[in-house]
Amino acid sequence: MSNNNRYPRCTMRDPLPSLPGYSLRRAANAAAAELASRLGELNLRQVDASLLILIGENPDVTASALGRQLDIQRANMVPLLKRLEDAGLIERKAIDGKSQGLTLTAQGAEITQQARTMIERFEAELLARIPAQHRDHLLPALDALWR
Amino acid sequence: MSNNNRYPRCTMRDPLPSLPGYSLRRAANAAAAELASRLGELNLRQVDASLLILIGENPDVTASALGRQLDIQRANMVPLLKRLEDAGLIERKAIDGKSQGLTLTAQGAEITQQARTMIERFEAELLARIPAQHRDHLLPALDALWR
DNA sequence: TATTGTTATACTCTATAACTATA
DNA sequence: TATAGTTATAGAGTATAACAATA
Repeated sequence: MSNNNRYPRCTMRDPLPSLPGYSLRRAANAAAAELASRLGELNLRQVDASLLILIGENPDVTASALGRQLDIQRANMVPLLKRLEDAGLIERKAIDGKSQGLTLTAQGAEITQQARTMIERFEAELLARIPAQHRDHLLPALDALWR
Repeated sequence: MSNNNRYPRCTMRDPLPSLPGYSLRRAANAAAAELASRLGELNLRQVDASLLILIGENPDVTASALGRQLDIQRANMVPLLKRLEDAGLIERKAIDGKSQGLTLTAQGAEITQQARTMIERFEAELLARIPAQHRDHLLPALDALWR
């Protein structure tokens, strides 16, 4: 730790952190970086974990439906699902001539459970960092911004 | 961003929105997309606006100091500042043999003021979407997650 | 006609390594 | 030795257009 002293490394006039939108982005980036690091231990990225959880909750879901739910374009789902399939975590089976149902393999279900446990611990640690009087307000406030 | 109505609504079991970290990312993405769209009217991206505001507040700041403040790597500052310089919004002048001080041009100061006005309005609208009882808790909660 | 899965492609953002010159 | 600015490059992530097959 080269910067453990009492003084900031540099001081600058910076009005940005007073902006909720800016702090929203910085907080989201910080949380994403930390979660990405942890999920990396399972060789998963955040998007992989999201997909596995949704497939686990919705057996025989289609790639298009997943994309709609996560705001990921159809074309970009292809390499994402191929990666999960190549890793032996998901399987595809034809629903009809043009749609494929996605399901977790046994190994995929195992990894998904590990990811869910990891994410739940991470979320609990995130909340624990928030002063108690503000904690319960975060999720309702965030929901108002995107749902 | 959150609901692309080119697609029909569908229902799916989705435990993700109950996770603060997930909602944090979705809310940040939604806000970023909207602000990006507005700043686009000034031919600015969010990072451009951040840089202009910091340069305006800190005349003769260096590229390295800006990068530290915004968590942008030195190497990635080069094309960002070149773009602002090419647009006539900032100027460089040598501080010593190896450092350059950055300042806003007259045009840059004008654009920066327009961006600040736009951002302030955007931030106010963001807060207005949050139910009143949660509103004042958002910024303190976010700050605890990254500062 | 609309949707699904897919290919190809391009553009942005970011990360890393290395080089030069200067403090 | 550490820092500032720069170059080159590789990897993600994301966006659009287009196509064949099917509903």
